[in-house]
Amino acid sequence: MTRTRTQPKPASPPIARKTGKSPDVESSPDTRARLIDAAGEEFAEHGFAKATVRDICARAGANIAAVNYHFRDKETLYLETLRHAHRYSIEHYPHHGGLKPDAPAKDKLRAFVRAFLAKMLDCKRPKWHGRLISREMTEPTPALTLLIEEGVRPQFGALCAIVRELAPSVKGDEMEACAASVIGQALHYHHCNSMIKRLYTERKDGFPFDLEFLTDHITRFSLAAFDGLERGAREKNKNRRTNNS
Amino acid sequence: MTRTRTQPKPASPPIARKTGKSPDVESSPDTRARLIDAAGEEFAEHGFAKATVRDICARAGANIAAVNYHFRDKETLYLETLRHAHRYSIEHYPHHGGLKPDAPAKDKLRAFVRAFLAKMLDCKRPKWHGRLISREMTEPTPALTLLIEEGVRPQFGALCAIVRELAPSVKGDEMEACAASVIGQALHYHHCNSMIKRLYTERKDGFPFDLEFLTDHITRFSLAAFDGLERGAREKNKNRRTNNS
DNA sequence: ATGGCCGTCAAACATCCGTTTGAATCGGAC
DNA sequence: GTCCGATTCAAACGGATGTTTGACGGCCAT
Repeated sequence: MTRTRTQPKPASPPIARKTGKSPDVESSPDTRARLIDAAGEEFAEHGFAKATVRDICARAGANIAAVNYHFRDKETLYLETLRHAHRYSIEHYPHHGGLKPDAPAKDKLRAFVRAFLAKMLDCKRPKWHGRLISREMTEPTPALTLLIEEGVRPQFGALCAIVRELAPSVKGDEMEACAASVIGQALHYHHCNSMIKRLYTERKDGFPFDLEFLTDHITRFSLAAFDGLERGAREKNKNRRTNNS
Repeated sequence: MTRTRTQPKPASPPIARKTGKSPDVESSPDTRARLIDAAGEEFAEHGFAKATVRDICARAGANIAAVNYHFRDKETLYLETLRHAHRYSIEHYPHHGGLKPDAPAKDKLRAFVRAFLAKMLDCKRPKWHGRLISREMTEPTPALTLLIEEGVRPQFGALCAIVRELAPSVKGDEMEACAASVIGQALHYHHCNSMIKRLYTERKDGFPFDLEFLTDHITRFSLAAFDGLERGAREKNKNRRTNNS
């Protein structure tokens, strides 16, 4: 039980930060960054439980002990990787999609849907970000709180604002359910990706759903729904007025 | 390497069936059934990888070796458990919901949505069925094929038929995307259950989304969308005709 | 040059988990 | 009663995995 490392307590392992030299950069940017990258791919592909530290280190070209040196343990590495993916996500895919706040609500909805789908489906540089985040939704770990408060809640709020513009007569729980309907449509292609692909394996023309097609469909479907809901509310109002008078 | 069991080959382990006495009933109905039940809860709660044979046996009140005796191994137990849940599911929640084939399409849609939600959310007897099946969608195992061919594909086909009735002008990939939109809305509350609940923790009145509310909302939202899509198609047709003539 | 860190490495450790084993137990057939 | 197959059991095996260890080498300030 003799400890030779710098830390006196097992509760505060190395983690190697702030060497005193580079003030703003974390130590060993090389290995540490490569580990996060490799961990992201492994975690996204196999999930937290089945991803092994050995594979992660092998992919990163690092020693097995690297994970426990740079991060405390596998779980901390996971949390840090998730944080990284999440930061990247909210930086590169703003929900307004570059639109001004006074843009037409329809355009804002389309931009939101596109950004949401892109975040999940688009296989840009770090293609594991989406899978990692959605995995956290399906089987939450303690890291879920971070995602919700910083990512989900603001985005959901923004979508609710758009919904209020498009269907002002819908209020309360119904309004939030409408927002959930939009998100649900988009997430479906992410969660059930493997199943949907399997459903279409026999088709000669392959998988027909790309980012453009899906953005188009979901926007049109949702706009049609909002339109119909508003129309229904107007008619109900009319009926009530004629009945009352 | 001496084998004392009944089977000469490791490829065909005991599995204890057809004792010769009870022709239609599998042997050891007690332990075997209890194992499937316990396995269902464990697999649903922790997933295939993290669920342990030891915990399953403990929950079933059986010996550790019971799994390898009654089923070949952990994976076969999983497959058998999934099969059980799946059979129960298609038996107890027919997608037509008891409606006749000539019922109005709107009613059929509502029945479909209700059955779909109930299958996933309703906490009837075996509350782990839904979680198990949806887990298979998110991270498929080789057992996925069974679910798709026997469960998903027929249901999806039935929904497509309803969509064709409600929005006859929508065809091809668009039509299937519409069906996916309906399913996506329903599945959302299942996949993101933990996240949605967390989003609502601060609310004084608790989680507002029960089976009735969700059935109502999703049906209304989707019907409004189909209505709007049809209306849009009619207008486009009208425009084309006036432009052409 | 030297000493003290920091990062890396191979090897081992400790634990957990799926599976196997061989004996013990039970129940019915003869 | 005896035998035989089915079932259960405690114990152990073998492998994988997260983690720790102690040494080695490079780098910089002294």
